[in-house]
Amino acid sequence: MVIEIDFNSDEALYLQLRNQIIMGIATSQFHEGDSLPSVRQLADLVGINMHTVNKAYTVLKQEGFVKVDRRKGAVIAIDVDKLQTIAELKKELRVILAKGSCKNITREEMHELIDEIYEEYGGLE
Amino acid sequence: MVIEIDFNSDEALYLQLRNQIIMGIATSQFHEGDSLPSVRQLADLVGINMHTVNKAYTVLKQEGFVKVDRRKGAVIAIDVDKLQTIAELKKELRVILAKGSCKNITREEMHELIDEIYEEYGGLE
DNA sequence: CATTTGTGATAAGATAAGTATAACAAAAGA
DNA sequence: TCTTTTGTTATACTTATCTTATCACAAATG
Repeated sequence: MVIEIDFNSDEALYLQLRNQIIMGIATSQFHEGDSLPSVRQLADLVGINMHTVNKAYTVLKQEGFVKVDRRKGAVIAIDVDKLQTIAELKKELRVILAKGSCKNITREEMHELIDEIYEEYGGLE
Repeated sequence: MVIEIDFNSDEALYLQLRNQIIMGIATSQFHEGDSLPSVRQLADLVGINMHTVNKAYTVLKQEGFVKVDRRKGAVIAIDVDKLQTIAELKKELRVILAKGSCKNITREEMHELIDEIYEEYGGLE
């Protein structure tokens, strides 16, 4: 999977990594059990420091997307807690929907947006 | 409208303000033409510095939610650019939907979440 | 045995966030 | 006219976060 860093972005590097890896899992570019590159490899690959990659992995571990195995490094391992996930999503969506509502985005259009993105993600459910 | 700051949150104070005001507009607690409190008033009210409030207002202005009138202060004035808004929402939603997809949240459940939040917002379209 | 792994400690620089204080011109009210 | 309040700008300081750098260690690999 191609991971790219935008050094001009105002988003923190470790968050860019985290988001791209989460999207990589959602788009089936990473599968349960796959190993991510070692912190040193990925750091060299994208041209950033080892500890920044490690921070991204640590966040992913804490959020239940990977488990770190001494032998295999960071391994994709989804820890599903739907109730907690829904609570978190709801909080984030509230702000986004408010923003859309102010800008005259209707509920219908928001549903269409959701479907479009799910299409991008290969129509998975 | 009640604006409250969580000093224990890891979210920046000016972003908490911004988000609450946007949600306040979406829930019709603020209407087009309404004046927000002056930077000094709101700063005193919630117990933070004047410049932090000013930063929130500046962001809201740049994002097209308010216009700053020399006489009336920060006035709710929505600048609607649907195409740009949709593009922005899509980018933010991509990460959120990916997160949900990894955690087994289906497209249907995501639609339900959207509807629930729109219900919270008083069923507006 | 040498290499690579994740992890930890520590230090340093850079950037952002938040506060504090001061000042100014414009507008409003008395 | 005088005072107050307004948004705005400037400067300075502290604090926190982000990022890099270097070193080190035990565990696993080949």
